[in-house]
Amino acid sequence: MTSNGSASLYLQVARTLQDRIATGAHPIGSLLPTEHMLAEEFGVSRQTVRQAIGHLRGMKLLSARKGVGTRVEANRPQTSYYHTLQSLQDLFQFASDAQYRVTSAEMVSVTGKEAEELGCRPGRRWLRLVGLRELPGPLGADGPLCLTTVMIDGRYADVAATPRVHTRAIFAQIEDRFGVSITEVHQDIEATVVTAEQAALLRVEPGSPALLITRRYFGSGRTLVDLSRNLHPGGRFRYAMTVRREE
Amino acid sequence: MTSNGSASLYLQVARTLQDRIATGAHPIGSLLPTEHMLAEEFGVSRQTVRQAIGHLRGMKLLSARKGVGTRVEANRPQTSYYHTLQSLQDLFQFASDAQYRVTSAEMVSVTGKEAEELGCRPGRRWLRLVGLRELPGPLGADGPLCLTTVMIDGRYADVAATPRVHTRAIFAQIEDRFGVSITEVHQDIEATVVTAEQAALLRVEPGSPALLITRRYFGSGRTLVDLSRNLHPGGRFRYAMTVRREE
DNA sequence: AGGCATCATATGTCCGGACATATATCAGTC
DNA sequence: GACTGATATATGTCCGGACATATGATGCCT
Repeated sequence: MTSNGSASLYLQVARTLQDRIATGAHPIGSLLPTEHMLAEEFGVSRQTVRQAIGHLRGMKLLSARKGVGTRVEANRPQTSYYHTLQSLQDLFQFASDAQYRVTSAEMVSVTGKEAEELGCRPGRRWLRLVGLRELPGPLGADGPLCLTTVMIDGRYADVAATPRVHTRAIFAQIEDRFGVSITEVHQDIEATVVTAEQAALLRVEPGSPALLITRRYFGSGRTLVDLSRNLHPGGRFRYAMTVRREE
Repeated sequence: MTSNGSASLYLQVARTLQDRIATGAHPIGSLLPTEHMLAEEFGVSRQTVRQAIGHLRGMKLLSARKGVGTRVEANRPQTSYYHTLQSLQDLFQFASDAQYRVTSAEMVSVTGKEAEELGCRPGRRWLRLVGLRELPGPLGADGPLCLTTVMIDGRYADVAATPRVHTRAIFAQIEDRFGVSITEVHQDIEATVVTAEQAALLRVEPGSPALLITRRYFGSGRTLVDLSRNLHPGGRFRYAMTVRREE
C-alpha cells in the first residue's frame, strides 16, 4: 500500500485507490473491484474499504450503484471554485428594505422575439410590470436604485395584478403564494447607456452609463417563472462577487 | 420515533433528531446526548446513530469534536444557492485561446490611493501591464475583447517583466511558476463609458458603454497576488452566470 | 494562584458477521 | 422473438464489540 505514516487505515486505502485511479490502473468509466475483493487484498474489513470509497465518493472520484458496483467517475479531484449565496436576495446587491414602486401593470400576449426570450409559444399571456426600485426615507434622496421591468407568467399574475409598492421580491411572493420553488436563476449583466426617457426617471444625465441586469427565475423543470430587467445607473451601483476555492 | 414508513433506520433516527432540533428541544449551540445514549434510547446500534448524525452533519445541522460531543449548529437546513466554476478561467467568460498582447510593462512604486486599493503600504513595488486581449485569427476581426490593465505584486514580476503576448492568464502563470495557489477572487463589475483614447484602442465609438470588470486574486492568507482591470465594450460582451439551489 | 499530571468521557476508527435490496444475466415459457 | 421468473452479485444497512485519541475536568504539588 502507499506509504502514509500513521494516517487512518481507511485514508491509506483511499490514497492508494486514488493513486491507482490517477495512474490509469482503474480507467474512468470502469468498475472498481468489489468491496469484498478490495478488503481481502488490503487485509482490512469491508467497512474500512467502504469508508475509503465513501471518502472518494465525496470527492466525486467514484460513484456506486447497488447491485452493480463502484464506478470511476474522474481522474483526479477537480479543484472547483464556488460562489455562495445565502439566499437569492443576495443577487440583488442592495438593501432588503428597498421598495419596488410599480407604475404600470398590464397583461400582454407575448409575440415573436419576446416570446422567444421568455421561452414560450407566441400568444401566451404574461403580466408586465414597470416601475422604480428605491430606498425608503432620506436614503433614497439620491434617486432610484434602478428602473425595473418584470415579466410574470400569467399563472402567477395575481401577486401583482394592480400597481402598488412591493417590499418583497416578486419571485419570493410567487414562491410563497403558489408553492413553487425557484431552483435556478440565470443572470446576465451588460453595459448600456440610458435613453433620455430613462434618464428622467432615474434622475441621471442622458447618455450616462448603466448596468442592465437581466434575471430569469426558473422553477422545477426549468420552466421560466418570471424575468426581471434592471437598469442600474453606473455611478450608483456596481456588482460585486467573491468566489472561493473549495475546501 | 417519527413515523416514516419503511425508510432506512438511520434516516428515521436522523429525521427524529432533525425534528427535535427544529422544535428547539436541542437548542442551537447545545450538545446532543452522546451517541451511546441515543443508541440506547432509540434501541439501535451506535453505528446507526453515527450514520444518522453523519447525515445531519452533511446538512450542516450538526458538528462533532472528538472528546467533546456533537453540537447543534443550525436550526434547520439552510437552502443556499450556489454558483460553481470549473476553474477560475470561467470568470473570464471568453474563449481560453484569447491572447493578452501587452504593450507596456513597467515597475512602479504605488502611492496613496492606488496603494490603498491594492491593500499595501505606499512605496511597495508592483508591475503594471497594459494591453489588449484579443481572439487570434479571423475571429478577432471585430476588434479587441477588452482593454486590460494588470497590477502584479513585485515578488512575481518575473512572469511578465517585458511586454509580450500571453496565452495564459497571469494568475495561472504565477500559480505555476511560484507555487502559490489562488484561494479567493473578488470580482467587481461596473458600467462606464469609454474615453476617446480607450475608444481608439478598442475600435468603438467614444462615449459608448462598457463593462469595467476588476478582479482581485488572493493567495493564502488573503494576500493580494494580482489585480486586473478589464474594460469590455458593451456590444461585444456581457457577463452571464447561473446559480442553482443546492441538491 | 498557577502549573502539571491524571482520569473520565465522547467521538473516531476498525473488526467480523448478517441480512436487505437493486441490478444484470440467463433460462424457460408463451 | 418477447415476456417472465429465478438467480447470482454487488452495494446498502445494521449489529455488537473493541481499542484509539482528543478534550475537559479534577486534584495534586509548587
